[in-house]
Parts: sequence; C-alpha cells; structure tokens
Amino acid sequence: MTTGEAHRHGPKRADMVTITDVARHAGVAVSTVSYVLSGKRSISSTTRQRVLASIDLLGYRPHAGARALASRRANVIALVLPLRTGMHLPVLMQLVTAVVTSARQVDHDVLLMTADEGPNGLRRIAASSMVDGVLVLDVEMSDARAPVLRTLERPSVLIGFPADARGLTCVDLDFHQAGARCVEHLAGLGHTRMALLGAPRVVYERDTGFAHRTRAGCLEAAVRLGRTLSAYACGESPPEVHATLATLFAQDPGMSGLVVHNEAAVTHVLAALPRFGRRVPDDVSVVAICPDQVAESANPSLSSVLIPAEDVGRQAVSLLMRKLTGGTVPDATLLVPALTVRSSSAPAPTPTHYH
Amino acid sequence: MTTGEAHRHGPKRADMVTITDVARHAGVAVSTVSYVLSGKRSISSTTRQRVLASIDLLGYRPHAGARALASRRANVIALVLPLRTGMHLPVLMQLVTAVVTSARQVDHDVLLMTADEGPNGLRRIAASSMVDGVLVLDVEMSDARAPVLRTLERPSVLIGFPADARGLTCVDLDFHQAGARCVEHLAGLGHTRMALLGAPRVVYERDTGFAHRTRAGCLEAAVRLGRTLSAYACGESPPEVHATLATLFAQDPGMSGLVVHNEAAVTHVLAALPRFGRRVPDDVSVVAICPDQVAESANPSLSSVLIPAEDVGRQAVSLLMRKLTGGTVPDATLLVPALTVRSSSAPAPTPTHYH
DNA sequence: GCGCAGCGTCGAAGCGCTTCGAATGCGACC
DNA sequence: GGTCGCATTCGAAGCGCTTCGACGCTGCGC
Repeated sequence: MTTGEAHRHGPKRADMVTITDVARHAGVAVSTVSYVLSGKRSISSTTRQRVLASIDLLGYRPHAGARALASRRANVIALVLPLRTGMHLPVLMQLVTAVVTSARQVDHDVLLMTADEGPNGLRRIAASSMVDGVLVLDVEMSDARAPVLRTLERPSVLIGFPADARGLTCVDLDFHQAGARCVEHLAGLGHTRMALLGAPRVVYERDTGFAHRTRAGCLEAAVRLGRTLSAYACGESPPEVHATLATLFAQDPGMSGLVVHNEAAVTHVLAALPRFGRRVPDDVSVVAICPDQVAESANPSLSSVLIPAEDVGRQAVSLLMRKLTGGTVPDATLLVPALTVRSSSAPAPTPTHYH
Repeated sequence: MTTGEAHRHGPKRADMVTITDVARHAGVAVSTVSYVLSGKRSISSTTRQRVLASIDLLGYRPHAGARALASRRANVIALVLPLRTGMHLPVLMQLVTAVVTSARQVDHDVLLMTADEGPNGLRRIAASSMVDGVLVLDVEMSDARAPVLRTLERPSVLIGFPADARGLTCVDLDFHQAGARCVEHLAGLGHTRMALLGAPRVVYERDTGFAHRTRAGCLEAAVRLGRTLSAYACGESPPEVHATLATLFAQDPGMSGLVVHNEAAVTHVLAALPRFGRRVPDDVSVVAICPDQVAESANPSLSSVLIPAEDVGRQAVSLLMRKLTGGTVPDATLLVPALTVRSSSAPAPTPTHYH
C-alpha cells in the first residue's frame, strides 16, 4: 500500500509531524519546543504544559537523523557480537538483553554488528557518526578488534579481557575472587582437603587470563584459610575427566571439596564421581563456576558461582555512558561474584578410608 | 566560507571530514561528489576518478544522520527479538546472523530491539525515522505486535505466522511440505505403516498453524502414496512419550516409520523405543522436524527436515527491501524444506510379529 | 552559420533539529 | 522614575547531505 504523494521535490511525507508543526500549534518558537524536550534551558511551567500537550496531540516524534546532525549525538551505541560463538548461548542472550534494556533506560538504541564485517565494520560505523560508542562482546584473548578500538575516534567498552588490555576499558567477572569464594564456601563447610579441576591444559599454556586468575584465587584462599588445595588441568571428554579424577584421588584419597571451572566437563564429573565410590554431596562436595542454567539442570543441582550476565551488561553500558559524557572510568571493572548454594555441597564427611 | 574557526557556533569537530572537504580537495561542487557516490546522475570518468581519489585520501565517510535527513532513508532496519524465547537459541542466532549479513549486503544496518519495550518501542522507532523497516522474529500465534505493525507507517516482515496474518508479510518454513517430505522419505524406504508423533494436544487445540499444517502434510502424502499414517499428539515428558508410544504400538504393532514433530520429545522417543523392543533404525525408522543441532546430537543422529534459518533470514531481508523500494510482495512466503538423511532411517524391515 | 539536444557540472534550497546570542517583560532597587 | 537583573522566549545560523533546476559546452543537422 502506497501513500499518496510520491513525486514531489524534497520528498515530503504528509504524515510526518515536525517540531515546526508543534511550535505553530502551541504558539511558541521552535527553539522553545526543543528546550522543553531537552530541558537545557528553563521554561515556564505553563509554556511547558502547552507544548507537551501539543506534542501529545499531534503525536510528534523527533527525527533521529536531524537530531544527530544538529547535536552530533546519535544516541545509538553499537553492540558487536561474534558470529563464531564459543560462549554459552543463554548467557550471551542475557547479556544482549541486559545491554539493550540498560541502553534504553538512558535513551539510547542499539545497533547490532556481527564480527564478520571485521575491523572495517567498526571503522565504518564509527566514522559515519551512526553510533556514539561501541560495546564489544565475547572478547577473545588475542582479539583482532582490540587494536582497532584503540584507534577509533569513539569510546568503547569490552566485555571480557583481551591479552593486551592496555588503553581499553574492560568489564568481566572477577575470576580471582570467584575462585576464592568457592574455596571459602567449602572451607566453611569444614572441608580441609580440596582440589580445583580446571580448564584443559592448553588453556593454561596460552596466557588465558581468566583461567589463571581463578586458579590463583583458589590457591590464595586455600593458603589463607589453612587448607590443602591442588589444581588439575582437565580435558572435556568423559575419559579425560575420569583420568583426571583417578589421578586426583590417587594422590589425595581424602579430598572432599572439589571446585570445577570447566563448563563442559562438569556434568561428566558428576557422572564419574560415583564410580570412584564418592557420592555427591555426601562424600565429595562440588562447587562449579558456570552459567546458571548448567548449574540448575545438573543432577544434583550445583552449588556455583554464576556469570552475572545482567550485571555485566548493565555495567558495560553504564561505563560507556560515562565515557560518552566525558567522564573518566577505570580500565578494568571486575564484578563481585556471588555464590549460590544448591544441592552439590554439604558439610565435610567424617574421614573415611578409601582405597 | 572559512573553515578555521575552532569555537564557533555549532560544535565543530576537527577530525570530521565532510563532503565539502572532499569537494574542495577534488575541485568540484558538493553535488558532484554526492552524485559520484550515489550514481544518480552521470559523471565523467575523469571527474569520478578524481573525486574517488580525494575520498580515499581524506578518509571521507558520509554522515549517516545528515544523509537520513536529506534523503529520508536511514538505511537501517529494526530487528525485533523476543526476550522470552521459546525458540531454540542456536536457530535464533543463525537467524540473527543471517539477517545482519544480508542487510549489510544491501548496505543496511540493523537496529536491535527487544520486545520488552513492546508496541510502543515499535512506534517510537518507526516514527523517529530511525529505521526504514521492521523485521519481527519469533512471532507468536497471538502476537501483540501484529496489530501494531499493520498501523505502522513503515513496512515490516514477520518471521513466523501469527494466527491472523491478514495484511502482513510473513516468512516461514513450509510445514505442510515438511510433513510430506518426511512421509515420502519413509515411503521411499519401503515403509508402509507410519505414525506422526506431534506436539502436545493443547497446541492443536489452539489454532496453531504450523502444527496443523505439518499433520495435514503428512496425512496428505500418506494418502497420495497409499500408506497408512496415524497421527498422535504427544506431551513432552518421558512418561507421556512412553504412554503415547504404548498406545501407538498397541494399535499398530507393525508401525515402522515414525515422524516426530516435537523437539522436546524427540530424544525421549529415541530413548524409549528400545524398551518397546524396537531398535532404530533396524525396526523403526525415525524422521524428525527439528533444528539441525538437535538432529545431529541425537543418538543415533536423526534424519530430519531442518529449519533453514539462513534462508529464512535472507528471504525476510530481501522481502523487506522489496517493500522498501515500493515493490509488491506476496503475503506469505513458504520455504521449501530440505530433508537430510542421517542414521535414524533405513529400509523397512521384513515384517516381524510383536506382542 | 544557427538552433537544438544532451551531457556534465554547479549552485542553492531545503531536510528537521539544536544552540547561541539577543530581545522581551517584569519586579526590585536606588 | 529610571535602571539593573533575572527569568523566559525568540530568531537565526548552522549541522552535512541530497536533489532539482539551470547553465555552459560540444557536436550535430539543416
């Protein structure tokens, strides 16, 4: 269905209400309407009422492009998503939702970019004044986008930490503290001999920040609390998990508190423990660092430190906004992890003799 | 007109290259640069070269807002995602990626909206000339957004069919044909007695289009090919699946070809069949209508009709573009389903006697 | 030799909005 | 009563781009 008026000069839509229309209808100057809307100058309450009434009546909506042109602010931020996503999808979605919602709360919209346009996409978007700032999700250690962001003429915030984060603003969960929380929880339940079952060895061998940080956090907490903790790298397949557990129990049969930081392996761990004669949580307590969904759908449900997707998204937007308004922000923002107790952790058992 | 002047009236960014700069540098009029870029008037090749060189040299990028203002086209489409997503997440992501990529190919960007802003969000976006058109994902039968779209001053395309699709442009998989394909596949393998295990009863009782269409497609194909097919609604829990299968085999022990259109139940079906003494695919062949991932990760992997997310996304964008350029498009676009043969289907067994 | 048709280019008029400086009106103050 | 200060409001100048009519030029037909 076409609207009338197809072939005029400056394409003139009959149905578009402009600020001029509002001004005329309210009997004020255009600038007055603008000031009512932006609040950048004081307007008498009678005038304000009148203008607002006209706006309402005419159904006026400011033209985003015109506004961007005149004010040099688009009120749009770019959200860069990877297309290859190693990330847990539900968590990603939570993040995205949180970002969009938070952005809307400060009157911004979100432009979606997939990574396949690569660095050039970033430059294009930024240079065209289409967005005021950029939010990058699912950052990798050696992220090709990181260097580009540094040279970009617009502020940006990363969710996650690349290997080289200098000069970049990053947000993520505080994995060091997450590790510590897990150990503290187990220690609080009376466990004295613990283990960390972490990511595959290769992950540690690359300088993958968050894996190291988790391990350091666990070890530090164990030392601080006077407990034993040994850390194991662990593959993701059932056989590898089984092998790791075998080694672990061989070295320390009395181990009763297990921290798992390996999303893929965690269900296999639960499945394998009974085969070593350990019931969860009666003989061994398990605490995981993983998305909520994984923790909840496990059997038994896992006590865990969650990825606080909501918070991360909100924080990221808030940081970006602060940068946009010329504020100064910390380079690194680490979110305080929260531990949720579920069915996989319980007070330490009285010592048993295993062979 | 002097360019110097750092602290004039309108905020002047030193780092922004405008079309005026390009024109001056190339020694032509501003309009000429514009025409080189848009190709809307013929320009001599020498001039074009010169202009393009200047653009390149200066690193010029048109200001999106200014362009939108003058041309009344934002070159942005809105993508509306639900926040509550009943949809299979990987499929959703595929769709989103496909949409973004397709849009970029026709020089459009994508503005992301979550549904929680509701109908008002749609109106806001549309009226502010921020987007030229709207793409709505994951449409429900009784979708609150549908009526709004009809009154919107911008074209829209839905992915999925609401109950009342009058006056709306919708795209989806052709479920009728999908059902038929499954039956044809089984018939081709020599199966004569088949069954359809569909969605829960309530889904049929609401007038849920795609469930009915699948069933009709299966029945029609069975009749056409001279085979037996009975359709069963089926719940999603293991006990319900077990019960349905029990009924099914009680009524027709010789059933050897099973079509499953129930994502949630399909794994339970595979798990339950052995308990009825049926091996897959030796005794019973199973064909599913489900996302690729589900089919691939099942054991045995499922022969299935996939949701062609890529195609759907591409089609949706292409339809929207056609509407934007004043073209006329069909109300309903049904995508041809493709069946992928995997390990769950095999030639019909020689008749066996079950009790 | 003159008129005419195109081609290629230019100049100017906006698109709808923000923002700055200036104008207005009013009570207060000397 | 004149002047100053304050609170409001107005007018106009752009923001960077597109688009339309106009114009100069060349080559052609008569």
